Amino acid sequence: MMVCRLSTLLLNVCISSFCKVRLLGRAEAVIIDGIRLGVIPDVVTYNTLVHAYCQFVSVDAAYSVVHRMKEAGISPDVVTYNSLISGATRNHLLSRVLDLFEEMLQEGIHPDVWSYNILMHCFFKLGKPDEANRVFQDILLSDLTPHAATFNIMINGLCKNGYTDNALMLFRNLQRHGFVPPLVTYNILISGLCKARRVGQARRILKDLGESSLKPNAVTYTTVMSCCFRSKQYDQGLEIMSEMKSKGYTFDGFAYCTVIAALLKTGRMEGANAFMEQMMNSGIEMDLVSYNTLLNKLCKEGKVEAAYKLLDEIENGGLLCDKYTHTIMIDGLCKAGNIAGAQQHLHYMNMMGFQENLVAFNCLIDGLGKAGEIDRAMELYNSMETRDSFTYDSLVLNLCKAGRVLCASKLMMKCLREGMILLYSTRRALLDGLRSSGFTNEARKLQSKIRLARLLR
DNA sequence: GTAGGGTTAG
Repeated sequence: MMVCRLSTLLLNVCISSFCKVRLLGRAEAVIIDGIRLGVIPDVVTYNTLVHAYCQFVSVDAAYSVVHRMKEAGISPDVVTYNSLISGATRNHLLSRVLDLFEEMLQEGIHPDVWSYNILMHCFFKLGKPDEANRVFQDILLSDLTPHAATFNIMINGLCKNGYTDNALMLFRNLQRHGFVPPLVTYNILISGLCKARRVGQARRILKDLGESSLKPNAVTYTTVMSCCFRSKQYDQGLEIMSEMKSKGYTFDGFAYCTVIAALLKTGRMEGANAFMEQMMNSGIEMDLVSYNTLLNKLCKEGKVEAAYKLLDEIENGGLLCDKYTHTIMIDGLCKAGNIAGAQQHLHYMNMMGFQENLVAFNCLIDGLGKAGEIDRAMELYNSMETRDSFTYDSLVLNLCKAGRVLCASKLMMKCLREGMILLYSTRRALLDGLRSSGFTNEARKLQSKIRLARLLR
């Protein structure tokens, strides 16, 4: 008996190792071989497999493992169902989550605090904060002991659903009741505040963190850096990067990609090259985001051929390109003056099943305008279902360059009515263009509309 | 078996 249990333990270690590196077929083969040798898989064996199928394949595939598990005479437990529910949550399958919950109850399996945590997370993910809150209250009123993750999911969900103040309040209340937040809680709150553009408060929490016994980690730093870059405070962001470096923090893929993207955006090519080299020499496994960043670097350097080559490598290497990959390519082709190539790529992207993408359209609008094809740019604009300030900025600026200042003025009026205010440089170019073409009245009218729009903001 | 950070356009 002892020998057999020990073997099952070994079997489970083996299954877990294969699952971690996504070799699910190998893991299944080991189970079959094990059975042949008299090693009996247990619930842990199957739960490991269920979790891996949820993570790497699909909930359906995981569910079929549950069938096989039952056939082998092993009953699923709460861990099995938590994995399935978590997988369904990750894939936004709300009705599936509720069905699985129901099925678990019918099987006589009692949900534990993790089941409820996942359910809360699911409701938040689907934009149902009230229902998530109800689950939270249920946990507090039940016999279950909330875990730190219960609070973290709650704080994170509140932030993501626009209830940043409630999240802060919960955090403070918990502290008052003796909850000592782990670093993750701080990171969640800092991230929520950053996303709500409340950088001052985020910094204050960072200060609190410094006064606690905890130390910020790479996640904390990347969150704050990324927030600075998003609000175009590049120097502040790079300062944080230097601090991170000087304090000896190891950069991971997230930190590298954040910094490289900012350097590329501000034309600091030398820095971008240096960081890219570091990242690629550091042994970090290149995932799709790091490949996209590398692709963007090649495009920004005008190396379109090399970009195409990399695209091939990515696709042949087993990674599935996403809308970022394609949009980066489309912009790169536009910037290189290859509008036909860009349009071809947009077509390819649609063929690959990607929905029409505003950023890609904006790249093409800008590319057409810069190539002097302003009429074609306008045609594309007219065919678009949604437009944003990037669309209008490109069009207005390129119409001005083509001397079509009245048309540009009409467009700017339109976006002012829609509550958008274009870049200062665009406004300047248009007002100057109107005046130098003798349309001083139009310029005056436009200027007062801009003032009004800024007041209303 | 849960929770936090990264990539695209003017």
